[in-house]
Amino acid sequence: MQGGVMQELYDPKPIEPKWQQRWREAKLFRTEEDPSKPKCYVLEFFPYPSGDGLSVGHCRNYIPADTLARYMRMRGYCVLHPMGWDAFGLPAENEAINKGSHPKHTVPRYVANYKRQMNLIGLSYDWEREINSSTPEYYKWTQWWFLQLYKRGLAYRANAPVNWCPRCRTVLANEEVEGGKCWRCGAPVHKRDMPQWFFKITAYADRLLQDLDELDWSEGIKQMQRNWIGRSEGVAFEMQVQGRPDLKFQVFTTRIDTVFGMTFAVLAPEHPLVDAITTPEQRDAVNAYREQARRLDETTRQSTERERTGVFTGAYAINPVNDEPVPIYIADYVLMTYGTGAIMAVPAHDERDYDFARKYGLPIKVVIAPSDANESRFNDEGSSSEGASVPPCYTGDGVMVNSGAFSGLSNREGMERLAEWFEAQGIGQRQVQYRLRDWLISRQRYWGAPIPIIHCPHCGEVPVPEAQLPVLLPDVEQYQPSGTGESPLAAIPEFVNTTCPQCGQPAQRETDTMGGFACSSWYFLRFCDPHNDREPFSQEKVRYWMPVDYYVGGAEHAVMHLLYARFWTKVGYDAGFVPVKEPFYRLRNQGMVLALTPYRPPRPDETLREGETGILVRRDQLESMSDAEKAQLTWVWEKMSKSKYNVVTPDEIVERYSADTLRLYELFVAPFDTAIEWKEEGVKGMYRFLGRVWRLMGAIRPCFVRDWRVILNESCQSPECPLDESARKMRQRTHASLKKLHQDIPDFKFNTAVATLMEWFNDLEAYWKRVNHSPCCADAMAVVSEAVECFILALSPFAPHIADELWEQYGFEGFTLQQRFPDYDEALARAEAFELVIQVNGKVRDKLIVPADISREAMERLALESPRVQAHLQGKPPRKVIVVPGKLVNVVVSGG
RNA sequence: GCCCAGGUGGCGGAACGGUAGACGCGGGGGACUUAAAAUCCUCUGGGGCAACCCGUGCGGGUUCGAAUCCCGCCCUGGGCACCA
Repeated sequence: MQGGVMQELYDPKPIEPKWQQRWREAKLFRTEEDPSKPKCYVLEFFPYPSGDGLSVGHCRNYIPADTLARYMRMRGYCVLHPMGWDAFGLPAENEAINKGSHPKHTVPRYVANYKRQMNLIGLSYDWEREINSSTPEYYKWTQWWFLQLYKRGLAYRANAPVNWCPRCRTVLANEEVEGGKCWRCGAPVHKRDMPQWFFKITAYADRLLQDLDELDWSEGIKQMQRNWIGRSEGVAFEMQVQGRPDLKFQVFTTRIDTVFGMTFAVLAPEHPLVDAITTPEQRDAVNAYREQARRLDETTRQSTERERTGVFTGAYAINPVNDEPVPIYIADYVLMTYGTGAIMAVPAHDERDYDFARKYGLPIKVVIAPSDANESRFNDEGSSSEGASVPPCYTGDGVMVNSGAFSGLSNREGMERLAEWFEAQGIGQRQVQYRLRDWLISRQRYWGAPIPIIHCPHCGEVPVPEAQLPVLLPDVEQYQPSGTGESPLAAIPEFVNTTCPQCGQPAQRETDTMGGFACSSWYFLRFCDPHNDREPFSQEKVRYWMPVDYYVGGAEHAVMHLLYARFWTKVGYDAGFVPVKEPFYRLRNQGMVLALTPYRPPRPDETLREGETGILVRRDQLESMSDAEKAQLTWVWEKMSKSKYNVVTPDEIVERYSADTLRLYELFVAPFDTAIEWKEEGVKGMYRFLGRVWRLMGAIRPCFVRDWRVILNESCQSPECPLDESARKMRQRTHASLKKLHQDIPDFKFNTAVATLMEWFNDLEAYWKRVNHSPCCADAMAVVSEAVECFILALSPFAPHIADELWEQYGFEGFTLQQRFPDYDEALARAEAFELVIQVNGKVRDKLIVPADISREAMERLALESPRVQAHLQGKPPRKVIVVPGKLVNVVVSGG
């Protein structure tokens, strides 16, 4: 660099807090509806505030969303980018219990810390719109939503077997049970019969499934929702119990084409008909089996590894297609909660029935023969199975055999014909079944929105009138779950005892609260109008802002929050108070951040459970270890979490480098949706880049010309003073880079966007070094100035602190966020020349720089003239020449 | 078992069916420095003096041309899992 100009070092320490304070003072991120501008709603999943604070893993979500929000604002959009707290529910309450402190104390403390960290990394939230789902101002309207659902018959109370977590001492929704275990604490979940509140999400199953097609979400998440909803088409038909004209039951099957192969029927152990049909000889065995099934916890019962078991009831049912009697069994592989709780068993064409039939020696009757295409597979399996007399299980398509009048049909056609037959006979009908079950919303826990219902001895269930909302959560010190199956609220007479809004007589309040997912099912609507105390949100405002344009978060909510929120939105749409059918038009899932986690071998007195790599080592334990002990450790990449002692906080990275460094690094390190392994080496590279930016901008500053636009316009138009080639090339790099940024940012390709900034910067630095030595040429300085001004603005969404600081040092007013993100000129972005690639038989043999507007003929001629090509042709004439304009020429030679 | 993503240098990753390895990390060499750090310059897929040859998990195919498209496998990550 030239002498005279002091080489200032990039020192972010004073810069970043200064700009964060100025942004705050100027209320820079405040958003107001502006009908004259297009809107853009950028939203991240609102977090539940945890005492652990944010890790660099959480930032993987917030930083890209913030970069996008800032970019859209600079593009002239009216941008809504809010943040709030999912503060009600199990996570917050369990954590408070563990810390021995009331959630009303812990939540505000954790919130303050989250907010501090978010501001520390320069996130552009409009804090005037901050919401907290545990405040009465918010949950009043969650309760209002409950009443809207109730009014429409979509909220009901029913006695049902529900998932009970013995550790959290509450019931859980199906979506909250992961592999038979509680999603929060991992304790095995038991079934328990209790009266509970449900939302009738099954009424929306079809629409929730169908409307997925319209959404710009990843195929994976959509598929997970489809699987969860689990639609299947089939036939439900009646089976008569032999010798008992008064007794019949319904079965559901998706394979009615196999009905002639039925050799037994199975009822779920809980099926109501079991008592009535069981014969006296079988009663003891049946009762014993039912007792055993009842006691099994979900995890064991659902394990596919477990051997199939069941018991004969002594009764027979009549197969309606051929009037043959088949024995009726009970078995726990048939679930009471799906379909009709009863099945026809066709061992020849269903693997579960097959296993069962083999175990209990039941007949296996083949009724589908594989068609020619599948025959070999059928034969292979047949010969490889142990007994030649036992047919294999074949579940594919084929031709119907041994099926009476239906024999000879393809099974697909047979399905249709048999469905018609059952319908014509009046003993069956086509039916659609869903795996999805109603959403269990009540929790026997303190930290949630009380369900706004009053139980009156005279009037029954009475909703709390809207005017009496909110039903306040009483402020008590004893909030721990009781374990009796009753909410802690039941122990508070002042809360429970009230008067019936209908008859005025003494009555009791419902003491269950709503699960946390109720709050998060509508918060994106509240952000549109967060402080409205007359209604949940004004129609005008939600019409302006909804739907969310970019919804950004982890994939872990694929079937919980994302399904519930879609359901509530549709209910609101049907009721006329939500203007959209779908809340989140675009969904983007960020990749996880993994960190190395140390495990040590177990000591003699310790044992490892199956699948464990070793004993987790805490940070303090790691520090006190000897080198020999350390050498024994196994390091595993795992998701960053406090419980693994592997968390890296944004605070430490900001302290050692800067917020802008952290932002750029997380954007650059990998594609947005790819999981990353956190390593600190790369962070240094980003810090180095910002240092180079700082120094170059400092060096150029004295030569910066503000009216570069005027100079460039004149130069480009007057033929006597055209820009030289390197200057034209520099301009082209500037405009092409801007073009690339405009493509990459809305497409969430932040890694290549940052790479573009770096390449552009490298070119600018090289150009500057070239022109800086010659006497200051006005044209060159104008080209440099254009690049500099555009670069600072383009850097702003990524690294806003340094961008604002440079902007000010260059003498500009205001904040970069208020400037327009530089547009590019299509003509200037086009290169004047390109490298023509010349291939022979698809292999590169030569490269030539040629003008961009070269003709196809000239390209071909140049290629054939190339000495390298001629060497490969060896005098033979080319068989064919492929010309790709702007790219390459491929000379095809025969015999090569 | 089923459904989704993915497999590219020492590493993270680039690449509308058209130059494989952009950008960065790490590493080698050099400059500056008493020295170190920082910074700057330079080289960096493998083989070969070179012309060239070989290289995107494996095996086939389509094409003038395949990391990219098609078929069949293998492996890794994530999700679901007795749903009749």
